[in-house]
Amino acid sequence: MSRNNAGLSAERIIAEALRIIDGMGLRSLTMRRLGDALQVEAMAIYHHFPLGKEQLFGAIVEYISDPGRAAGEAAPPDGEDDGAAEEPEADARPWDERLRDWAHDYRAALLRHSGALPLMIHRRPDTATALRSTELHYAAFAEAGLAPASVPAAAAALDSYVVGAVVHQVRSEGLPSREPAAIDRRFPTVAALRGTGPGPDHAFTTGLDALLRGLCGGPG
Amino acid sequence: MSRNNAGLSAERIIAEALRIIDGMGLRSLTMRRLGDALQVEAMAIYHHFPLGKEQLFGAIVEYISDPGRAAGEAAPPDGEDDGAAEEPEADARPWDERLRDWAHDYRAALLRHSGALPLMIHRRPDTATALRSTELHYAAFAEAGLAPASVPAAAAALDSYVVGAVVHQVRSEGLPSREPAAIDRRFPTVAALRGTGPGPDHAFTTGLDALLRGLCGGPG
DNA sequence: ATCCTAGACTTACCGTGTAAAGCCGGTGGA
DNA sequence: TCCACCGGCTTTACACGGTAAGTCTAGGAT
Repeated sequence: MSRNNAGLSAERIIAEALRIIDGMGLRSLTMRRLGDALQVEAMAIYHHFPLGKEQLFGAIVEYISDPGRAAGEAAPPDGEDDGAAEEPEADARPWDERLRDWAHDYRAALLRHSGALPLMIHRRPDTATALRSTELHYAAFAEAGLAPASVPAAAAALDSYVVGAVVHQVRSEGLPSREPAAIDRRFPTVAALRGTGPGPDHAFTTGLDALLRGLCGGPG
Repeated sequence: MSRNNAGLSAERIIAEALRIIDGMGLRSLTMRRLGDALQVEAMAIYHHFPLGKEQLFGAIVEYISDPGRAAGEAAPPDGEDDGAAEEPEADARPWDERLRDWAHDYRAALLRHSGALPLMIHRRPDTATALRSTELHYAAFAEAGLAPASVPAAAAALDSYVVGAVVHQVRSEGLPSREPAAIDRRFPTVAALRGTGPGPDHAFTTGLDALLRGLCGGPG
């Protein structure tokens, strides 16, 4: 087992890549560094991702976007899978609760791996994982009473808001630029309200409520 | 003028870099290629951006985020600046019109240079340009009658939605992945509504209206 | 004429992605 | 028992990327 068969797998590679991205940033994710972390030569990774780094990036995006993974990520790997309990069986909770839960879970997953955000931008979400989310959105908005023609735009708005909120938060928490502009009398309203708002979590919920209210009409 | 003094300037470098990004993608923006496009050796760029590529990236982000630039970009450079007519002089249009115009302009700028989106994610928007936008938002939402404590979250939600909508559109228009999932009976609602929604422009406006309605109460 | 300096050019180095070929242990048939 | 084969990792090699360091040239100041 020393030379060949070092126990590599796509799962392990992706997990280790994410650890590097989260800890040192996307730029630091190098095939050689990843190989080192996996106790393997860099080229060994190409046996599991023959199309190279781009393919690995795609797998990372899909891994992050998988809501089932987010739940199992924190918990210790108990061992066996759940076997036959795979079918979604038509969630009975009210539509808005389903959407809110999805939004919070997705936001949490993106925030946990915010270093990988640039990877998502130019990849089309056409995997089964992504389509499951869209299906969930469409069904919920239809159930909310929206006209069929309005459903896709509503789902797009919801997804836009969640991703955008994460980007907004990550941007605001980034390193300050070399020459930040002073908040002086040029920006009176900003100066007056500076730091008075709620934290990002509460702000997210507020905006989400507003968007859902605006999309589905009525006060809630 | 043949060897030195090739007429290089930060402006010219940024514009050429954006042309490369828009045309060939961010990955293709290399110092050597940029130098070739500017008819200059790559290292000459370091005289205008001594801190290297990261600094150039920051300048590109600021360039894109500048709303004044977006207007002047399409029009030919007439020559002289407007001189004393610099003060914003308290736009008299209604608050929602100002916000809507800003949103459409910002969206257009981001879409035009969508290849540079990954650069924005981890850069704090603390330049004068960014603060001007925030000031505009805060003032408008205050004018709309929001309680001061609600204004920052509303502004954050608006910015989130616009950026997120651009990301959503760019993602959906990206190259399909190698193994796209089929839209079969697993996704009945998606299959039924597939392609029935409005185009991205109209969907954006719809979502924006909904968000503003939800944020500021009332039907409009 | 001489020197200074800003800006551009040249060289060189190391880090990166990855193609291509090698190596090694296990496996299944003869 | 032997041997061909193959999956999985290693080795070697190359071209390209960012950029540090040094050099050159033109134009202005002395």
